[in-house]
Amino acid sequence: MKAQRSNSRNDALLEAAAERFATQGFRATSMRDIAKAVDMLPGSIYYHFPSKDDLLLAIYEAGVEQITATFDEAVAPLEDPWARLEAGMAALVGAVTEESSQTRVIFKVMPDEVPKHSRKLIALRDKFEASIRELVDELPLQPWVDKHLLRLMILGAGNHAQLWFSSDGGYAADEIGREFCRYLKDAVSR
Amino acid sequence: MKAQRSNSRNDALLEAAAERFATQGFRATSMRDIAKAVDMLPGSIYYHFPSKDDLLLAIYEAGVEQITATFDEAVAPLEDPWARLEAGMAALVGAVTEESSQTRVIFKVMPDEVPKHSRKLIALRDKFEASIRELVDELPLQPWVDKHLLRLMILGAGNHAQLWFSSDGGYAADEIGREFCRYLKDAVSR
DNA sequence: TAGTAAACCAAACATTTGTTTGGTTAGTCA
DNA sequence: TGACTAACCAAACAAATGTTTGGTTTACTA
Repeated sequence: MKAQRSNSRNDALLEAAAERFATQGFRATSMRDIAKAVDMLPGSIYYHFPSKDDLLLAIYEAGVEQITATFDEAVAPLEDPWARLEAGMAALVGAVTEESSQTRVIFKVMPDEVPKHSRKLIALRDKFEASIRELVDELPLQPWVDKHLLRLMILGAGNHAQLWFSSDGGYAADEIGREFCRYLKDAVSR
Repeated sequence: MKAQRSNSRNDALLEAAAERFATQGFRATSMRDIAKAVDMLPGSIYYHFPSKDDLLLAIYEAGVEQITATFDEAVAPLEDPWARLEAGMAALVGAVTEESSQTRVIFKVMPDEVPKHSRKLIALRDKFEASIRELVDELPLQPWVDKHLLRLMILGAGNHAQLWFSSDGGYAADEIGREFCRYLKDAVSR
């Protein structure tokens, strides 16, 4: 079918662009780099996407959708608040380090790098971060703990894994997220 | 004196470049931006620095020197391991968010953005991160705690503050670092 | 006062960048 | 078969980039 062929090339473009955005960054990746990766000429990309910025936006949207799906799938079946957070953090670190390159882009490319879509990109990030916020809000915490700050702490720790994680470093990605929670639980839990 | 006048312009250049590298990023800042900030023509910068990459390297070196100084000053007078880590983390978050723009550059611009000097930049970062490593190694921890992972966790949480910290957000920069330690202490401490 | 060197200007250069335009190919459908 | 369209090519364009080159100003010195 026509639509299928088209989508196959379209997805290949998204995948190739995401892979490079996630590793080299947005600005450091040129349209010529992406074109070469899918064996195309630079101008041909503009048949599929109106601009480089819109290409990133498409990747962001696909990435958020995917990460939200795996996140919900991991958290939904659990009841205990701390178990839910552990599962959520495991999914987060997984998305930051491994998984598809489309999810990694979200944590690598910051919204203000693309002024044209910065608001939309921020909205997409917020949509996901709200999921973690809910998990933290569910936790039974000591009265002196600031939920807001605690959320930012674990979120930062998870995001940072992107810079040092290596698949042969002794830990699997999801183990790291769980371990982070263990380092907090007995101190802040009520 | 000649040398003083020279240094004054030189420092102004470093400061203006650092301010922009720290806020907009390295690639997003052009030599023309920097030149305009110090009321100079783009080419004139090359009288003071041989290249844009070398400009960043100079900022990195100055930044590491400064952050190391304030870090040591805060930690040195303390004895208790946890108090030392709290003071160190307070200094870290301070350097990441406030303080001089030269220290912020270190946490904003990643070494791999400047291939020409990536090794040197990494070495400079490591030099500072080793300070935090020592503090974590001093801690009396539960046997099940991985010091390596704990260090990466608090380092990530601190670095991440760069993205959300605002001076009117209820917390001072150094309070954030201390609070992070509180959220860990009673769980991992022995 | 003539000379010297630091500090900068003015203008260009080469390259890379995202993007546009007009043409070409291959498959589809009536 | 012949029109039609999706998908791409080939080539260029305009703008921005880091950088270079040769000249000019300014201040100090011998």
